[in-house]
Amino acid sequence: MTIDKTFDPAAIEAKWYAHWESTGAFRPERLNAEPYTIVNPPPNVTGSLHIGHALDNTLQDILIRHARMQGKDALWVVGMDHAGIATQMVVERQMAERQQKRTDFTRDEFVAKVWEWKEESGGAITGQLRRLGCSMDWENERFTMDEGFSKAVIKVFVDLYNQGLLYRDKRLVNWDPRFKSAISDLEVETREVNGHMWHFKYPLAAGETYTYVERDADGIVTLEEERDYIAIATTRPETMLGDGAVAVHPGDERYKQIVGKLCEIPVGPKEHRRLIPIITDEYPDPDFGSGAVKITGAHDQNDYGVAQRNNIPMYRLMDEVASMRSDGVPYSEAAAQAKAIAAGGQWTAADIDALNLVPDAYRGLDRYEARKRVVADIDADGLVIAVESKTIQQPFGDRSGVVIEPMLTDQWYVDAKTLAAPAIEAVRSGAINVVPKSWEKTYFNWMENIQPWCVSRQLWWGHRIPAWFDKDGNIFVAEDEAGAQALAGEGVELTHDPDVLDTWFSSALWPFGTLGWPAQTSELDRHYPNDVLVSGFDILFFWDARMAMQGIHFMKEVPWKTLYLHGLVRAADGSKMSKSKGNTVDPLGLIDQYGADALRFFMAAMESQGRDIKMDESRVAGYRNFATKLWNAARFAQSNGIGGSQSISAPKAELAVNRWIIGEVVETVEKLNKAFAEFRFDGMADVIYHMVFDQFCDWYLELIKPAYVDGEKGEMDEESKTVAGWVLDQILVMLHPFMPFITEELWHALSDPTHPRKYDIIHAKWPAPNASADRAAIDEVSWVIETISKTRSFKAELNIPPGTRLTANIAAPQVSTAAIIERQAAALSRLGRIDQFVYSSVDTNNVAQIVVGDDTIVYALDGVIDLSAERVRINKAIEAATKERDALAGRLSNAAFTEKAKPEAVEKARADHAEKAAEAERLTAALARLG
RNA sequence: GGGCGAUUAGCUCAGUGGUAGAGCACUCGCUUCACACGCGAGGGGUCACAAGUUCAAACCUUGUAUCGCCCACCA
Repeated sequence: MTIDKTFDPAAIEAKWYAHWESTGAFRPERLNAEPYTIVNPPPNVTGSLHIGHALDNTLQDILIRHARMQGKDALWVVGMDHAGIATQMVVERQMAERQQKRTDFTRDEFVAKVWEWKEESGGAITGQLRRLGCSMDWENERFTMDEGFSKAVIKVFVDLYNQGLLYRDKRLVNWDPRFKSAISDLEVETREVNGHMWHFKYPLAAGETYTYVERDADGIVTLEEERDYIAIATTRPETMLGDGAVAVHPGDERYKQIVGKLCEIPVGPKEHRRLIPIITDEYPDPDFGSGAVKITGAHDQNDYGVAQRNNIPMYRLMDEVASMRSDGVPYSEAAAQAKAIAAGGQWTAADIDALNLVPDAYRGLDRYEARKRVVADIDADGLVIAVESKTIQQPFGDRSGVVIEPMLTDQWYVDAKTLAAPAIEAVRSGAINVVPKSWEKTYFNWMENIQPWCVSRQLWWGHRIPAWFDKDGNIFVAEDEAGAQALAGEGVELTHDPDVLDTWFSSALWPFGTLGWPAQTSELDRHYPNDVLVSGFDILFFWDARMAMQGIHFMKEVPWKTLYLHGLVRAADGSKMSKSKGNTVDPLGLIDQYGADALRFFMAAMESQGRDIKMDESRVAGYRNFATKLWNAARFAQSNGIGGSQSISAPKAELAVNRWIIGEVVETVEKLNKAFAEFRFDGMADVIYHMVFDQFCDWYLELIKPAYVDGEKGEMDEESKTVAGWVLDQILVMLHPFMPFITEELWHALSDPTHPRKYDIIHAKWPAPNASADRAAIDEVSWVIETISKTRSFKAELNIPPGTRLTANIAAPQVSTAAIIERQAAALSRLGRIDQFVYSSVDTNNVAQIVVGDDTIVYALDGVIDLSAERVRINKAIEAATKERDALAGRLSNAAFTEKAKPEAVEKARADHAEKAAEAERLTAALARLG
């Protein structure tokens, strides 16, 4: 098959992908081979391929194709994530377009609609991953909500519950008022926003007063006055309605006199205002604000802790959309009940929760509207001390973008601390190898301070929590309702917990749930632990850490031996890509424009030690050019009768140029293997790029190019054809993990028609040349390259047309040089335009001279030469050589260096010095010869 | 407040102790029969700053500055 003149990626990509997939190439039967496993981070079923996926999946595909070529039983597990909140959002948004909402349907109807959506519109990304060339095992594609996987999820829940590692608790959770659901700590992002801090007076009960004294650091009194109030600062006045106490630091002298007394919350109808105690707690910082803090246990994380420690009631003020509550008895009655409780009555958390302490006038108001009203009312009473403008740290839902409200609710929690301990140990002991290692510290820091993980979500789309309640609130956890009924006893009426599980709870099981667990399948046996997990560091806590915890807990073994973390792909200006900013780059557009191979190579070349990657389209274009270069090299090979090689071992070779290029292949394989062992993707790309461009195309192909004799193209020698064919094959194989499409195309195009390829390159064997570098060949080719380069160089600098043919004179050549010249005459003539070498001096000083190794080559020029330019040129070279010579001499004359430096370093310095000195000498002689 | 990372050529980035590198961009030359998405030849950097360790520092130590990210309960 003749290779087309132009390289058109689109023309070959679809063809080869379809071929691989239809022939089962991604998962060859290799039951006796060493297993190699990667599980793909399941993309959201709603997702489409973004640039981050392109990076993540390219890296994995490089690893899996490499492993496959090493003959391993390479399995790349693929599937999709049901993505609870994200998917429910998408479907609800579509409903909204038709003036429908979720609650127009029953839960079952809604869930059925989501499934319908999933079947029709979900999973667009799988086609896009194929376009990128990813060689996943599509035959066994999984979904986090498919039957088998769901079974694993339920079992994990039940087991953790029975082991006491999962429990139901009423705590302050991050409540997302838009989704009307709890979310985990990780799903909250703190942003700095402009806000205010209000300073209010909380009047002391019954008009009491005290002497307020403030002192500076030296104890000098700076303020002394009678006060009938305690000053409180808050950024959230609307939560005052739920205050249970005012706290001061136990060592705060200013308030000692009034600790234990009562003060009044200055909001609401005056006749019903509540009194709250002034207590002490370590939490308040005497140096901040007034040093006194109002305690609203139900709406603030810090206050929650104080309230718990001091048994202060926590009054919930808001409803599920974070508006002020409007349920319950009228405020007057509620306030009376609260007063009774405060006076020492018996109360339970449920009693408190039922109590709505929002004054009637504020009921049903949005929290921010309520804030305005509260502030206005306090102001009207003259109790505002000051209003400060201030940037405050505010929690936002990472998906909803709305302000999170801490709320006291019943949720399910995983005892993450217990599960984290062995996961920490696994990294510490090296059972999990974190690459780059610098991420270990971040991992440890988070894991060591891990908090209980809230796993219940008040959504409809997801794994329904396998818990049932009787009417007294007793909990029965079992894999199904019958099991729960059995636990509860016959005839007990049960209600199924309406909540679903956090999406990450299920995806944490991905490394073993996809392999058939809880069944003990052979797949599970072979492919767990996985070999590598490739993930962006942005999901280190969300996903990676949780996989480590769940994997070790349920499988008694780490989920993967290596955790490779890569960075983010950023926009060209370094900013984060986001749809809202409109600065995203579509990987599919890049594939259309430059080809998947070019995009993949770009990703590999830019991936270095987990650093972020700045998008640079010109580099993608550069790697498209690289692919074109390879394409044309293959065309050249084909036109010279160079076909596919049938050999893994390097062919025998006599010619120096062939022995040299075989050595280059050997070296490239070694460097590539090292880079793979170290997960240095940029290193891999660099090595193969230079092998193809510099060694193979720029020199080797040029050196073996047949000469034209009388206008007729000469025939290439057989040895070079054989070697070139073998080298090109090794290049294609080594490049295949990075550029799968073009290499597969060329692999077949280059096959010898009489001996077609026995297999696709995707199954070719990774190079093992069984050869070594050849010193003599390297020296010979290096001499040729240097001579040609320097000859071209002086022509360019002296403005001599590059095509000018010259005779080279060497007065007294080294014996080895003469031999090289004799063998390489054709190459020197064609590439260096050197007609002949004459071993004598020239009788003119109208010359250009170059120094190559121990020889000075003199070119006599027919008056065309600008001697002053040649002097400048040689002087520059002398300067460079003497500078280096002198630097080395300086070092060598330093006794401290020769005595203390490593012997190899001294030896090398001596050798380099001798060489530079000789070169300087020769150049100086050359300059003198110009007269 | 704690932690991590970055600072090297115009741009994007490699380089962890022994004479500063790549790609792109730039300059000059080339219709050399694989390739102008090309070929050849060049220019361009006191490696953020300061001090220290060392025979020797872009690289190790300490500090400073600037930028970025993550974590954290100052109302």
